[in-house]
Amino acid sequence: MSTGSHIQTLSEENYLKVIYHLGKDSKVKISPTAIAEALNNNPASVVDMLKKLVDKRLIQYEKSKGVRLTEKGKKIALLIIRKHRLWEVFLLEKLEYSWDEVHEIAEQLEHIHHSQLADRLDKFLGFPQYDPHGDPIPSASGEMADIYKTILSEVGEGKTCQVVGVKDTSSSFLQYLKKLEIGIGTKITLIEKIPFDNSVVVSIKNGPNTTVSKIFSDSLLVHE
Amino acid sequence: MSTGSHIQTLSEENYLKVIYHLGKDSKVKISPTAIAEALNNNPASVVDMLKKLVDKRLIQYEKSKGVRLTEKGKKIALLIIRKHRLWEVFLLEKLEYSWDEVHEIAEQLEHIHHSQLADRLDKFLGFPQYDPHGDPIPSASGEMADIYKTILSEVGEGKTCQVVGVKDTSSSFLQYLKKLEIGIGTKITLIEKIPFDNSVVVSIKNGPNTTVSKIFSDSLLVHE
DNA sequence: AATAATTATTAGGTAAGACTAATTTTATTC
DNA sequence: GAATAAAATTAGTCTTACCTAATAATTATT
Repeated sequence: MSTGSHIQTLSEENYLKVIYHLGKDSKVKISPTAIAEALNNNPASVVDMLKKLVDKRLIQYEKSKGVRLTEKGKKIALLIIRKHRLWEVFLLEKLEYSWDEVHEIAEQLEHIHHSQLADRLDKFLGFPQYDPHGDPIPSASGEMADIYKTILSEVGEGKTCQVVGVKDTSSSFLQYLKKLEIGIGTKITLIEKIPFDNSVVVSIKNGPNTTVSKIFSDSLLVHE
Repeated sequence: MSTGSHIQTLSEENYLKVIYHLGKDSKVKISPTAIAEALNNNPASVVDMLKKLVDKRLIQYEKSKGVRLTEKGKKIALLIIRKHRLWEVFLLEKLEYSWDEVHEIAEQLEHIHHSQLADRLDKFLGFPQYDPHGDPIPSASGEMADIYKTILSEVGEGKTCQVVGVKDTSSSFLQYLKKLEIGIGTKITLIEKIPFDNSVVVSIKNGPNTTVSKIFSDSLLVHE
């Protein structure tokens, strides 16, 4: 009665992943049309695939309730997301790809199958908690930390937060970050907010005070 | 007029890879049947695919001469092989997979596409020259070192060689290697061959002399 | 060279996963 | 509650990459 050892096709995995994400975002019901939009394909194609996924006991589907993952389906979806985010960390930290490049490659890497792959990668990377976009990495058992991420500009005065990602991936922003020596995990203390133009005074890694613009502090994802 | 940027399907890549390998092994002509055997599929399927590869200018095919890769096809084949072997090194050295597990996973990883991926991985791994099976890793420009690999038992007395792989991947053999502290790159000097049972006396990493059996020295791939 | 054996090729089919167009169901709005 | 709009579904195609069975072309053997 194994639940995880049956290999899914690439396409099936993408459906499960999208269904998982749609289920997270909102409590609204997940419709074929919504899935089609997320996958950038056709509702008719989705209906076909939903039948297959129902047959495989990966989802439940009632027209009235919409689509829901079964436990089995959820487990697979979380493993794919886990692999995706771990690979993103790998690409960023080990291969020195930039924040905006990692997603596309991880979309491919997430489908690599091998029993201990995610766990070994996790260990090799030092058990990271968040990916470069600030999203939590599901644990081996499928638990996922809550996302408390917010933007730097919303952190309270005197509070210290940790960088988990960026909202802007333009190279000018990324280069500015490099210059300020800000990366994933960097601790930033918000010293003061300037009412005039909403600039914020911060201390990076407990270093000297620096002032950054509103635009800057809106683009940096942190969690407290 | 880019030659490398057109993405091949997974199946096309596997054909190119197999054709490359068949071309290396021997100077005999590469036939549909030979390809079918290597891919474990049907000659009729191969003929279909050969037509497509000819259309794409990845191979040349004349019944009399057999199949040959074009420059474009060869370039792609070598990139796949490069990625395969680099990923094998990664899996072995970084994720601590064993020698017999890496191939299967690398079969999947070799098809991950991204411009600088191979080069970044190469750099991250410290520009390895050989994969865990002792096969040379093609360079970024597609050059590949010759394979001079042989078995330890064939090294001359007094000569020093370097471990590049194993012929036997049984766990008992791998564990024995671990015990002897032999891994990829380990230097071994062959001190003496014992005619009686073909045992060989070796010095591992210039350490004290150790005697290993004929079976052992037949299973260890080295290059001088 | 004729026959036998092997290989290559063609013809026709299948499954996965997408598509379009047509139809049916469900939701909205008057 | 009809009329209309939107969403879901069905029916029928397409492409990729495989398959089997039949035929054609080569190569070997006597």
